[in-house]
This record gives sequence, C-alpha cells and structure tokens, in this order.
Amino acid sequence: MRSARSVNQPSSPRASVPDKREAILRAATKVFAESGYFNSKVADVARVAGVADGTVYLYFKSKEEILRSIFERGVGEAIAAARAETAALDDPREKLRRIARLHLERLGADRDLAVVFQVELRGSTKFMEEFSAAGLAEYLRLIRETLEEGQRAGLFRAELNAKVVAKILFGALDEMATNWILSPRAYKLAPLADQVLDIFLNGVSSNK
Amino acid sequence: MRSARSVNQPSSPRASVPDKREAILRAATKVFAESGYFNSKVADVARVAGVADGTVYLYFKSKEEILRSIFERGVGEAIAAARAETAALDDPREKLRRIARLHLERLGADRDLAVVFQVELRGSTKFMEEFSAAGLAEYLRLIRETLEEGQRAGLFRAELNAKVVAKILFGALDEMATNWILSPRAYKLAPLADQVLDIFLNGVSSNK
DNA sequence: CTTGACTGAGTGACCGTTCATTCAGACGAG
DNA sequence: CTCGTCTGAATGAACGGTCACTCAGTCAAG
Repeated sequence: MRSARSVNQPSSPRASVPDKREAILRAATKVFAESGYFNSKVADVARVAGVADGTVYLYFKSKEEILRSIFERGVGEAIAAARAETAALDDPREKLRRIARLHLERLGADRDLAVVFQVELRGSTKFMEEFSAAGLAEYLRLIRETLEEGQRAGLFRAELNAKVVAKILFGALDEMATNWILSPRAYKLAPLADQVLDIFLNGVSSNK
Repeated sequence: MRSARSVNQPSSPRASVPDKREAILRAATKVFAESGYFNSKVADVARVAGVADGTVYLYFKSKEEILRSIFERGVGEAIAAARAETAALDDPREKLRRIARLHLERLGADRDLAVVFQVELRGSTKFMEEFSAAGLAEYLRLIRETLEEGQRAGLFRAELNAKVVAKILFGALDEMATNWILSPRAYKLAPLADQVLDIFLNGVSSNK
C-alpha cells in the first residue's frame, strides 16, 4: 500500500512505519470533531485510521493522550508560527494583526481541527486546566508582551492592564472561531481578523 | 409550595412537591461543575440532592435533559434580567455597560453555575449547536440591537458590522469568565466588565 | 383500602484496554 | 539464491468495570 517514507521521524525510534501515528492523529481529529470526544469510540478512530483497535495503543497510552497530542501539536505549531511571523515586524500593531490573522487562518483552514480546539478541548475543567497551563498561557503571554511593547512605544494607552487586554483580544478571536464552527453558513473566517483588530486597536490606541 | 411555576414544561406532570426538581437541578450543577458532565454519575446527583436514583427520572427524562434544563433556566433568567434592567436606560452605551455588568455579576455570583456554562456546556458540538440556537442567539441579538441603536444615534461607527461587533463583545466577556473559573487566584469577576467596556466603547465609538 | 410519590437493587449495554496469536520481512548460513 | 530462524508490529476477540436507566415493591396520606 504505502511506500515507506524516506524521512525518518526523530521522536519514536522504534516505530517502523510512523505514518501510523500520523494517521491515528488525523483520524482522531476527524472522529472527535464529528461525534465529540466523549462520544467517540477508540474503535472508530482505529477504523478511520485503517488500523486495528490494539494498534492505537502501540502509539498512544490512552484515549486521553490522543486528545492531548492533538492539542499539543496544534498549540505548538501556532505559537511557533506566530513568533516566526512577527519577528520581522517592528510595529506592535502590525504584530497583533499578524497574530490575529494567523489565528483565524489556521483554524479556518481545518474545520475538524477547529472543532476539536474550540469545542472538544473545552469540555471539562480537567482538560481546560491542564491545557490552559500547557500552551494557552504561553499564547496569551505572547499577546501580552506585544501589547506591553506597544505601551512602551506610546502607541497603546499605558494605563490599561495588558493581561486583561490580551484576554479581550483572545476572547474576541476565540468567539469568531466558535461562531464560525457552529454557523450553518459557509463564510471565510480569516477576514474577520481585520474587523476585530480594527475595533480592538481603536479601543486601546492612545493617539487620537 | 403550592404555586405552580409559570414557565415549566413539566416532563412529569405528577410531581407533587416540585422542591425536588429544584434540589436535583442544584445538585446537578454542583456535581457537573466538580467532575464534568461526562464524568458525573446520575447516582452522584441523586445522592447530593438527597433523593434516590430513580427519583431523578420522575423529574427528568435523562441525564442530558438535566443539563439542558440548567442551561435553559440560566439563559432565560439572564436575558430577562438584561431586558428588564436596560429598558429604563436611554444611552446605548449605558445599556451595553449594564448588560456586561450583569453578565459577569451573574456568573461571578455562582461559580458552579459558571463552570457549567463556561465549560461543561461547550463540550460537544451537539450541545453547542442546540444550545446556541436555543438561547445564545437571542442574547447575541439583544447586544446587536443595542449596538444598532447606538449606530442610528450616531454614537457608534455606522460602517461596523453589528453582528460581528456583538460577537466581539460577547467573546471578550466570555473569555473573562472562563479565565476567572480556571484561575487559581481569587479575584472579583464583575469589575472586569468596566475594563472591557472601556476598551470596547473606545473601539466602536464614532465621536472623538 | 387506594393512590401515587418515592425507593434502590438489579440489569444490560457499552467501551477502553489488554494480550495471545499471527505473519511479513530481516538476516545469516550454506 | 534458498532455506530456516527470529523479531516485533499488528491484530481483534475477549475481558472487566462502569453506569444510565428500570421496575417491583414500600410507605404515608387520605
């Protein structure tokens, strides 16, 4: 069926054809998005991935670890992308715009992944706390630091609490994504980033 | 407790002393908040409510219906309160401030209820879609209409899409609430409404 | 006695996880 | 090249525990 990949994956030296791990993650994202994490059966994930039930447990310790892996990879990539793309920019306003655009572009590009991130990952305080601590905090910090940069530059009102302001921006973007998922209408998610940023920057701006 | 509730859709017309229904709802809110909806056992809810397992089914058709009832009551009350409190106000800006305050005050006053609303209800697209259609849409409409009122009055920028702007405000408030729940620090939620409104109104305001 | 709210042990379905077994391919010997 | 041997990835049936829901019976009130 699948010719062996030439590129070796570094993390798991013993897996012979590590496509399987990838296939399981992709399948799980799809299945979780469709039925919800708690309603999904490991057997369904296995079937969609094209492997046997037991094979799932050669790559993941438990059903929960699959969800965790989806999250960690997603957040990791998102943060890396945001850092990389903003590094070259000077204006903090442009940085925030880039972050917002990336945020909605990434989610808008993969509806299944978006559902898992916006809905399934929120379904229990246990997950939320864990995941929140894991990657979300870092994402919020990235936004906050950019805001503080703008405050030092005199672009944003200095009296604002950057932590709270970061949450406002994140919350607004988050709601755009959640609404997009739940909406039966098919529209583009990414362009909303500009509308959000427009209002947001106006709201925090000090010059006028 | 003779007086019948005006708005109940009784799954069980035979229930004579509806205190039990109330006790079960309260217990379920607590249990769901503590363990998460999917990890909660109906037996736990019954125990906390001080009734037998079977009694739960005299008042609710299923475990899911308990969750739905918690949601419907909460949203219904929130919308009623928001409408009542804004009716007397003229300035759309004041109306929005009232809505935002009420939003965070209500959630801040009952942590268990807040957890169910911010976390447990989000845990599956099935719930989300249903609930979203049910009450959340109306809440967003209330905000949107207030925004449009402000646009007509020339207070808010007319070129903004009120639907999107309503989501931004809701999303920002929502994130405040979610963060408050997950935070180990004990702080007051309601005062954040003013910080959010400050930035928000600045962002949408047309005069300057 | 009748009524019906209430009880809680029981039941059956469900599903995450395990593990005995299979077998495709690697490899050394001849 | 062809065996024979070995390995461990992959399999999927079976297990064991859990839990939503049921219903035959209890009991108090009238």
